[in-house]
Amino acid sequence: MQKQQNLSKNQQIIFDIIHNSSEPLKAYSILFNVQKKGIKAPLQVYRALDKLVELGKIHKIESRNAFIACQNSSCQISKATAFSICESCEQVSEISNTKLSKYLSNFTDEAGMKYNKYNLEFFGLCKKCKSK
Amino acid sequence: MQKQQNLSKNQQIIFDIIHNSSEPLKAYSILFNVQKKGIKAPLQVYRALDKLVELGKIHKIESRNAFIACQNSSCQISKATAFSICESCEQVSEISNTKLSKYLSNFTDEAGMKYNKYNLEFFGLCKKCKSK
DNA sequence: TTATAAATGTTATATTATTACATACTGTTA
DNA sequence: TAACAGTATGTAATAATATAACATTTATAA
Ligand SMILES: [Zn+2]
Ligand SMILES: [Zn+2]
Ligand SMILES: [Zn+2]
Ligand SMILES: [Zn+2]
Repeated sequence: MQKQQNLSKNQQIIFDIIHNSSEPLKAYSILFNVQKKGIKAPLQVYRALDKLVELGKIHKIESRNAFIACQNSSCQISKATAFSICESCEQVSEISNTKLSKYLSNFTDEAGMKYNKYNLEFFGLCKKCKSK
Repeated sequence: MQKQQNLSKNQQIIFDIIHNSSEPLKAYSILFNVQKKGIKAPLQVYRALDKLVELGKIHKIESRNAFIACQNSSCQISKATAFSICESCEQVSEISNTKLSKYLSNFTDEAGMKYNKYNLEFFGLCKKCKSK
């Protein structure tokens, strides 16, 4: 529940919920959670989510349409994200691996083109699920 | 319009449309396109899309909710995909780079975990857009 | 042929996301 | 202070994306 300077009221409420969640949250599940706090409409949620993504405080897991808090002590590099996703229990964690991020940030395609941003999602079975 | 053995009628119709398109297509835009061919309902489109993805004939661009034909002479490795996306004109192309795919397929995270599948999306400006 | 899996057709509905417009707050500068 | 710009909020309506449920048909193969 750590107070983040410079987030607006709605942004703070929604960040806290995502940050305290052990799993990625979907927009409408967030909406349901914050209705008691006076946030009533989808758009209020989506606006806060957009801003938080832009700030790098949260990331969107594209394959799941869900959001998790940044786990890299708030990476401003929302431009270079990598996640590990368990296909059984849907647990998601952010991968923080210097070699990987260097490799991808420096990646140049066949045409010599470089990219300023990437998103990588790995899928498999987490330890827990594998041992079942 | 190359005939693909072993695709069903609906799958073939929808594959052809995607394959002939120069840009990623969205499900409802596909639906609109095939209504004259008797495919009237979203579910018919989604079912064909699911199957085509499973077969590796098309891929879903997760960040865009859109589909493109596989550009790697039909990769059966729908399990290891990488794309280049222009943030200006939305042109998408599939990246086929042996070093990259080897690197990612062999990637092991801090916990020693390996993954059986990944999807990578690079964002930037394509040549055309950069020179503008 | 009989059984099984895969594909189709149809209706309704659930889920995810945006448009449009009005208002309020925050910080800066004339 | 007043005027302004930029950001954030509130609200209603609607658009866009995707799935559930159920009935039927077609393909494949034992
Ligand atoms: Zn992060
Ligand atoms: Zn798991
Ligand atoms: Zn491919
Ligand atoms: Zn471009």
